[in-house]
Amino acid sequence: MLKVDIDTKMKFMHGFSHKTRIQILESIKEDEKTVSQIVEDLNGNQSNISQHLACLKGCGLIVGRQDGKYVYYRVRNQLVRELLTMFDVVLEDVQNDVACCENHID
Amino acid sequence: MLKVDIDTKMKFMHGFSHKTRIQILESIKEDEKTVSQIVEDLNGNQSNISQHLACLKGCGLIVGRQDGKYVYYRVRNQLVRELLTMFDVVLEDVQNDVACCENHID
DNA sequence: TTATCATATTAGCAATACCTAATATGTGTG
DNA sequence: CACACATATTAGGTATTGCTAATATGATAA
Repeated sequence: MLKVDIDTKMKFMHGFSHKTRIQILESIKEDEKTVSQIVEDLNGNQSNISQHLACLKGCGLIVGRQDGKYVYYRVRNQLVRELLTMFDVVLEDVQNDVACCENHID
Repeated sequence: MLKVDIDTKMKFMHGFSHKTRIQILESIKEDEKTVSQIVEDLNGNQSNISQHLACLKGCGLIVGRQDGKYVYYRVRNQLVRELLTMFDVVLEDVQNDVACCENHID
């Protein structure tokens, strides 16, 4: 099938389009973490991280659960996790590709 | 290994972060096309598409080759193609996930 | 060479996205 | 209840990105 409308897709992709958001995703790729753990992890500021978390949640990339006064976030599922891994695989390949097979002058 | 620096990664990811760029990638996913074919395909304007193509090239996602007075662009390689497919797979899954497993009120 | 067509580049404006600081909400604890 | 702590939201200024229109480059063909 693979029928997805382009705007939904863009919303989804938007999640990956900022350094801080990528770092958050990597930070919680394996285990869930509280907001404050993530803030500490990235040396970020609370408001800023919270906004990016809201963004990621809106994009469907992560989910949160409240536990007492903490909120734990994790990547939504295994497929998203695999996608994150795939970025690195493809990027590495692209880097090599460029390095090995092209003479460029600049 | 999978050692990629975060800024290079962001540059790479940036390629996917705009509707027009995604549409270009989908348009040339299977076969290479000239700039004017892409412009027509997307009903875009020449300058705008050309700028997005430059961006995608800079990100390492596409490559171009000149043939006479035409320039043909194509997706860099099979891995990038697979990544594009994977977006759709994951997004479909996320959509179902959200639709089936969450009751939300708004 | 001149004209024409395909593509790239530039400049300036318009729209988006981001960040910080302040404030609000919500949850547990004394 | 009052307080402290974790997180979310809002407002605003600032920076980044994207668009359009104009112009430049580069290639072919007459």
